[in-house]
Amino acid sequence: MSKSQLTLTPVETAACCSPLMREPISADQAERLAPLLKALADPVRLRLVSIVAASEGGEACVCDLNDAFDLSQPTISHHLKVLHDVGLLDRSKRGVWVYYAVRREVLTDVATLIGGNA
Amino acid sequence: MSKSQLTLTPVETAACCSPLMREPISADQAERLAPLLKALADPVRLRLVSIVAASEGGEACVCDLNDAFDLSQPTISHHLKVLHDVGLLDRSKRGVWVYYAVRREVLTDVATLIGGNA
DNA sequence: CGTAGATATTGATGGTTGTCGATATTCGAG
DNA sequence: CTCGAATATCGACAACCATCAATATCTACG
Repeated sequence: MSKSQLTLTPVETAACCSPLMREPISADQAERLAPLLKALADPVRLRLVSIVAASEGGEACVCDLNDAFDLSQPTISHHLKVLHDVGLLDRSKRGVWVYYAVRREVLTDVATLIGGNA
Repeated sequence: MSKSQLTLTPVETAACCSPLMREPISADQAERLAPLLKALADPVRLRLVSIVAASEGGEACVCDLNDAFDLSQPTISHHLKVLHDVGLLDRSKRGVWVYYAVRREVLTDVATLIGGNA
């Protein structure tokens, strides 16, 4: 099951609609979900997540990510930090290189909360 | 099917994972998806969407929404406009009152793109 | 018509964010 | 140990955003 902190109860995941559509979410839940959406709500970060998720082995080296964009290296590093800080990306250093991997459960939890399986 | 502009192809919707996780999304697709996520990436707007979606008849009067928050009326009006401009909320005026309704297809499309049915 | 209530718009303000160049850090190679 | 390459951090700046008070707009009702 999910390891994220969005607290999907069994009742919620089994219901017909997403929690968000079934009953008003609490202010607390909104405060917890919003930062994740904020982290995703940027074209560059969306593509970063997508590139990493679609990579062989589910992870990608920062060196490759830098080449995929027409942005400075610090900017990419910044976006990766935002995604990492919010728990969407795992980070692992191997030698001089850093690899990021998408935490799929977090992503699917967000999706389920927003409009899941409806 | 969906009437939103996110262009989910049949291939994508039928696949095992969300498009975002299966292959790198295009810059164009990212630019189209990001504004929707941005609109949702605010605690107040998340609750607004949730309250409206969970209301009887799938719509809610602005007068009720104002009471649900500890914010000024213009602020609520602003958030509703953001959600409406991005196509997440439908707006219908009936007499002096204005009712907003959630466009569920848009919401579920976003969810499917992000991490749908995985 | 004119007034009252519901909603939207405007203008201002403090806070946040995306981006960059410069610099720091970290690590393997020699 | 030193050098070079990979990544992160810092400081700055312009653009954007959430919020409010004040005001405008719209509509039903006398």
